[in-house]
Amino acid sequence: MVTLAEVAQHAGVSASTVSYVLSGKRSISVNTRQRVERSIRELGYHPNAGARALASSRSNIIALMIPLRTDMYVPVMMEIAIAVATTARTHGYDVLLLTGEEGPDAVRRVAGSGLADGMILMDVELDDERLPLLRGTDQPAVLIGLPADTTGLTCVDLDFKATGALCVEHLAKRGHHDVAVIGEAPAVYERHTGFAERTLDGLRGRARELGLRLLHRPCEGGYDALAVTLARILDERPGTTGFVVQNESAVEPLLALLRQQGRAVPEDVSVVAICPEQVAVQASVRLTSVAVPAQEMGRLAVEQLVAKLDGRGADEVVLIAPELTVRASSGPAPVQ
Amino acid sequence: MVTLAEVAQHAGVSASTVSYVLSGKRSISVNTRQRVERSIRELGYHPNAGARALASSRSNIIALMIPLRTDMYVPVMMEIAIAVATTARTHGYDVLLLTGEEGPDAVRRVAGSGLADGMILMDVELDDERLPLLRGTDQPAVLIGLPADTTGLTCVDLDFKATGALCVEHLAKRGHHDVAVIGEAPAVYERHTGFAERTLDGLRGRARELGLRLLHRPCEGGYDALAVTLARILDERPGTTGFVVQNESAVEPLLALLRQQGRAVPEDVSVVAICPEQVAVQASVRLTSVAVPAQEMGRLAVEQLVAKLDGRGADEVVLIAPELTVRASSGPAPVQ
DNA sequence: GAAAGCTGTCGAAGCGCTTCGACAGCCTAT
DNA sequence: ATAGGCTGTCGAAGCGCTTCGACAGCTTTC
Repeated sequence: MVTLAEVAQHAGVSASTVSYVLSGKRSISVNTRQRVERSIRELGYHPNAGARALASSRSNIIALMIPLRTDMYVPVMMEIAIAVATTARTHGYDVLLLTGEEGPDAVRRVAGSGLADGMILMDVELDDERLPLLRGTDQPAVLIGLPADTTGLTCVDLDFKATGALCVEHLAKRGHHDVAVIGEAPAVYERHTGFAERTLDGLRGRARELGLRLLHRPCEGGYDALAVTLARILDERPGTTGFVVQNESAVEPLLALLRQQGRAVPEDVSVVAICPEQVAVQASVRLTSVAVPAQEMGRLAVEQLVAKLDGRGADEVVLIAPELTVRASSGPAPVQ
Repeated sequence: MVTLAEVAQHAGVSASTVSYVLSGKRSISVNTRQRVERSIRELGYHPNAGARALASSRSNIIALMIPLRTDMYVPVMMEIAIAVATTARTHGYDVLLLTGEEGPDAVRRVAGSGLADGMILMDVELDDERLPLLRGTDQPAVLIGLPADTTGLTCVDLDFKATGALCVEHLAKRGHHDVAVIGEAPAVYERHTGFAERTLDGLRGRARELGLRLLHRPCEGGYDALAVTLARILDERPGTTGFVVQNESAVEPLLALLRQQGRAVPEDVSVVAICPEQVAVQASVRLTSVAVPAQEMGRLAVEQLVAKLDGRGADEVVLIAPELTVRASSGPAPVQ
């Protein structure tokens, strides 16, 4: 393994000079810099991560805690994770992958050992048990998702409340009065995941304002579960003509069942989905949808965290404004 | 931050003693051990990762390179990644997430900097450009997937060749003569991804032996792409009654289109999928399938790597035997 | 032309841990 | 009784880097 000292010797300078060439923290003459850089190249030098971390108390690593759960749409998680990893690299950080399994202890371990300079938490619950720990250490962190109390925290999320409102508005404009919401699996609500409840807030709030009737039903996803859920909905509210779906694995089953029952989309019923673009576009009927901007969430989270690590930027809640894209699953707006 | 020295002082022993209590590399009297452990707990001590890595030249980190691509089924990747992360933890390792973006340079960087003790590579191509680098450094590594030349490498994978053979056998037993294979996106074949080609080998080989006619068509997935692919297949081979699908995003579209065309599954045509269990079970017709054992692959990869890092275990190709589960999408075996 | 200020470089200390050799104290075998 | 072996502990060296203060040699300023 080539060391700094060897590079220094090869270039005929002191070790500290090489270090300053690398970090750019002091000015170095062009001549010296070039000689050092050449030596680095010729010897194939890579700074030792451990030594660096020890001397500078900076690991240049960001920890990303992803949930273990399989009851939520995995591709979104994956997309966020990949966006986090690639964005982190552009800022000189690597990403350490922590699974929820270890629980809150992971926060303690990572903060205590200096393994990572900061962390990004996904799948935040309204009253997340990791938050007290986070507030306790001065570990810089960014949450993807919104807990109930955001004081002293930096959060990034889609504005799910506005998303809910937007969906209802869209259906209202198209003249629907009875709207059903097919939600995430019951477990998601039971553990009070922020985004699910906030969406519901938005949906209900605007429905009330616009005088729509709203029926919300959690759903496991898959054909069998959806069949049961849909039957119950139509039983209770036979006049339902608008659907909001916030559960990617219920999308295709819903379309299939509606078709099977002779309810044409969008002629008889309209469907609005809250899902990644890809799902909306690849569905059997191209879906009017509010996209979950997974990539942007990952990117923003890293940028907030890096700002904190650089001493810039403060605690802040960053909400991404939802955008609804009209596609084939909802009828044209009636002429005003 | 609490240090080893502080723990030592608190417990009234020397720093090296504390270190030996932690590592267990020398025998320590019960009395001393307990005193030290108590001090550790009371002070809330966590060893500093950087210092440890520097002194021991072991980071206790495994690097996992995942592909950036979105042309393959992401949940499988995610499941592997999670299995890797959780298994790694049980062996005392953390996982560093590298995306393919950085390319082969990532191998150099990680190996050179001592950031990770070893690496796991996913999405291996038959002639992967990372392999020469890997062979060049003595970085311990495990591949998930099989390259063309496996000498000097440790690989873990589902036996895709046997998988292909198994699917053909199943369809042959049910009396099908004309079988169509709906494969991964063309790009997957173009970049010579091992698993896709090996599956094809297995399918073709056994088809030849059993005298079946086989038609293979790559497919992007999604409804539109599948409609085109299916039309071409039925145009070229109208008598096709057996399908093998190796592309999760083509599964549901295929079932929907067959239904729409009045071809009943399994009465008229049989479908066998190569996909994760969950997809097979959640499909609109429960699919006869060979499961892609993502979790087991992740787990095995870590175990192979840890064995290498411990000086146990040698280079080896570990193939997981495929298992075909009969469900509703293929007819009953004819009475012999 | 002396004081003050830059610029570029160096030496040395030290980050927190692991690990090697040393050794005190004790037990066993002769 | 003595040599030889264990066992448990300690001190010190050192892992490869960053960073602080020092300073030599310039240039600028009054």
